[in-house]
Formats: sequence, C-alpha cells, structure tokens
Amino acid sequence: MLHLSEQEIIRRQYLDEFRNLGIDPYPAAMFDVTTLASEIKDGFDIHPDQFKNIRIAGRIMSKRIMGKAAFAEIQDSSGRIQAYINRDLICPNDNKELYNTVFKKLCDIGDFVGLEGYAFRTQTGELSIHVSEFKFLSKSLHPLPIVKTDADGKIHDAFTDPEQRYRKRYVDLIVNPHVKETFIKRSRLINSMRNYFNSKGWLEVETPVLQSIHGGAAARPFKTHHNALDMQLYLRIANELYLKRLIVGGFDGVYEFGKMFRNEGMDRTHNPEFTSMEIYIAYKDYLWMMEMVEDCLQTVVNEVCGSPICSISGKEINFSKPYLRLSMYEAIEKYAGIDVAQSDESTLRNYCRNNRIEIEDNMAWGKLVDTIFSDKVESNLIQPTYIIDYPLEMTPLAKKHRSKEGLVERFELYVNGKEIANAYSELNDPIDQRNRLEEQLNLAARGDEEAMVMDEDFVHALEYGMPPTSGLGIGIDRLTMMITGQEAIQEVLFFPQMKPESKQG
RNA sequence: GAUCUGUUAGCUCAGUCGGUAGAGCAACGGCCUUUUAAGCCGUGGGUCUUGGGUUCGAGUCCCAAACAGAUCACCA
Repeated sequence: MLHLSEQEIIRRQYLDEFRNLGIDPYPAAMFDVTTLASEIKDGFDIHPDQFKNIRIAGRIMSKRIMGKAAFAEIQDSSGRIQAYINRDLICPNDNKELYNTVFKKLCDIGDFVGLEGYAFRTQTGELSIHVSEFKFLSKSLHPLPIVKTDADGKIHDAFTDPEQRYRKRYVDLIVNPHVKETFIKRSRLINSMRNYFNSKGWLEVETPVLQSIHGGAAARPFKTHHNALDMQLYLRIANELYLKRLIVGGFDGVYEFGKMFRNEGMDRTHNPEFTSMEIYIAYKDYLWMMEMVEDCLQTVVNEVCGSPICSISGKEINFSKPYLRLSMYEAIEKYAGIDVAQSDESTLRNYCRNNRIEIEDNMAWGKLVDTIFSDKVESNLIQPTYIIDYPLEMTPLAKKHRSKEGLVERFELYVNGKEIANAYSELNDPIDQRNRLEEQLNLAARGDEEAMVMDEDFVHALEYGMPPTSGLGIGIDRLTMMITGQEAIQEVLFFPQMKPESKQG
C-alpha cells in the first residue's frame, strides 16, 4: 500500500501537468554536460573566458524566486553552484510558460534540470550561472530534507538521524556532502593500495566466497545451501587458505580485496560482512612484511590524505614509518605488569580474577594471554604499533619462531587502540600444520565455537611444498575509519546491515 | 544477548500538573527582475512507532513489542 503525504501527492499531480504541457518529466535524450560546478568554482577567476558557454546539470537544492527572476542552487556530482534564472532570458517570446509554470511551479527541490548559459558573479559576489536555456531532466517524487547553512556556517535542520541516514543512504549522500567525501576517500584508499601492490608486480586474484570448509580464521560462519549439489556451504570467514594454495601453485605474490562474512555480534566496529585485503608473498618473512606494510601505509595515507597524519577522536595518528615494535609479552608486561612467559594457566586465571577480567572455564593458556592483552594493552596502542611474537596456541597457521620457544612469527598492527592488520611468517611445514589443526579440533571439543576446522585439501597442498611465505590481512573498513576520522563502521559502509523496518499495524 | 536512552507534520524539534497537538523550514495561493538560512501576506498538512492497561479523559502515567543509538558481552 502506498501512503502518500500531501507533498507527494502534489508532486505526482505535477507529472500530469508536465505531460499536459507536452513536456516529458523523464526525457530519454541525453543532456550534454560540459562543465561541473567544481570546475567553475576552481577555474572562473583564473580563466573567466572558458565559462562563457557552458552546460551543467544537477538537482535543484534550493529556489529563491523574486517575481520575474529567481535563484536556484544546482547540485551535481562535484558540488553546488547557484543559477540565475531570468524570465525574459529563458522565455524570449511572449509565451512565458517555461518560467511561470514549468520552473516556478512544477520544479521542486530534488528535481534534475539541465542549464545552459555563462558563469558570472552577482552583485553580492556569488558565482552563478546566467541561464539562457532551461531543460527539465527528471522529477523527484519525495521531498528531501532541507539542510541549510547560514552566514556563520551554522547548519540548520541537519539530516542526522543515523537510522534514517543508513536506511536511506541515497538521501544521506544527496544532502550531506561530507558523507560523499568519506566514501570517495574509501575508494581512493583501495585504489592507492592496489596501485602500490601492482607496482611491485603482485597479482590481484579472486578466490571462492562459497566454501565447503570455512578455514583461515577463528570465527562463526554463515551457512547456506547449494540446491543442485544438495550440500551445505559456508560464506567465507577468510580467504587465507586459498591464497596459500596459489603460492603453492607458483605465484610469487597474490592479493585479494574481498568481502568476509562472520556470524557474530554487530556494533560500531563490526558489520556481518566486511572488506579485508589479504596478501601473500613468497620467499619473505614477517620481518620483511612489517617493512612493506609501513611503507605501503605511509604511501597510501599520503596519497589519500595529502599527509601521513590523520586525526580521529581528537587524536593525531602519524602513519610515517617506521612503526614501534613491541613483543606481545613486553606489551603485557608494560601495560598489565605481569610476566606471562613465567606464568602458568592457574597464575593467569588468578591475575584475571584479581583484575576483574572476565574469563571462562574453557579458556586455555593462549586464550587467557589474549584476553589479558585485549583488556589491558590494546587501548594504549594509539600510534601505529606492531605487536610481535604471539603464543603458539593462539595461532595455528603461523610458523614457529626461529629462536623463541613457544612463540610464532606473527605481528598485528594496532592503530588508535584497534587491530587493523595481522600477519605471519606462514606455516609451510605440512606435518606441523596437520598437528596444529588437530589441536584446534581439541579446542573445539573443549567448547571453543571459533576453533578452526581441518581442511584436508589445504594440508594436502602444503604437502606438495610451499616456499617460505609471508602473509598479511588488513581490515579495510577499519583503516578507512582511521583516515576519515569516523568512529563507526556504519559510516564507512554505504549500506550497513540493518534489521528491516517493521511494517506491522 | 544485557542495560540505558530515543521514536510527535516531508525535515529539525517543542509539547508544562493527564484535558482531543505547536514552531521554523518544506508545501499550497498571492506580491516581488542580482537573491542567498531571501523577504512580505494568506492557507493546508498529524494512525503522536505498534499493541494492551489505568482513567470520565493519555502524545503525556503503567506493561509489552518493533526499530535505532550509546554502553557492555562476543569478535576483526
């Protein structure tokens, strides 16, 4: 059922009035745009002669009518510019219908129009388009939120309700220019990173989203079903095991930007589907990878933000290399004051109880260390910091440390108290890998719902031999949050997951 | 999943002690040929998120539900 407001009914009536005048409110023919609003704003004062005969198109965002002349703001993909519309200029003959009826009455805020004319400055100095030709391009049937900015820059009637903004992102993008900026930055970030990898000769690849075994990370998956094969499939929680198969297959460097799906809680830093970038480089180790990551991020942040420094929640984050390196044990000792290397499981349990850190009975030693780290250390890691050398129990896909007993060659990159990257010297000993995955099965038996499952084909691939390899995953959404200063993942996803609006009643 | 807060016109918001709902913008009808949160005169627009309850009477008080936000738990 369509329940229309008064304003929506009137806009529908205008469709008929357009057609009665012989004007198609949704014309088929293209409108040949020559110039963007931003080009006029940037170029007019330097080359005013280049804007003598221009055609622009966009949405009407405001109308100020003064009898036989009017001003309207036109918004195109690049921004807004004012148009000056004079009755006798767009209606040179006796028939003033185009101005009096079409423009003044039938054009609403939100409609698309095409304009031809020249750029000039009004008496008050506002850069405008002096319109000689006026073409109606598309009707909008819903009123838009009217956001106005006054002379002091104060915003009135801002469209700010997060629920409305996320559900109707298209409206958000129309009326909130800064939202568009955030998503443009996101796109440029991904492009910049892709260019960086391509310039090194690494290959962008695609691996399955639908997997019969959900491997490569500790998380609960979404289940789905393939009808023709009559089998259960999972949406991938990671693509790691497939990318390593490609290294086995002989590629030196492969990377993939892709959506991952995890069937877990949602909040301002978690969406059920999110974008990760994983990259695997043969003959390298995690020490090399740290240097690559800091060089890549410095380059990319510089390209996207114009400087290696971005600010979020009042803090300045500097992505210039090199980044501080701290072993996990050092970090815990520094911020929690406990030497976990010298502590057994019961000592860790006592520490957690005394420090009011919530733990569960099925947590093993490694999980307890991880819990203490999350609770005491993470929030202190504001500037980009590598946490290196993790306990073996927590990391079944990483290679044992070359010199430190009980550790693996792994690092995570923390920025603003959040993990944004995770990397290993990848485990390529197939016997060790099989044993480590079997230990995961024990954890699962102990009640760990996120423990990894055995992937026989992956182990089989390793048995053919994988060169020493370093692998990395970066959370693209979180990195985007850092460089755009956003505190919520929903602000860097066009369409964050939402429950359907209830239609009961 | 837990707790707290919110949901009133197209948008942003008021709504007092419980007495059948208001403003600005937007819309509609006028006036106005360089305005800019344009202005002036006039008009219309509401299932107060939904469902129960208390009451002579509920936007307002009570209970439940839906959705969202924040905090927490889980996770990246």
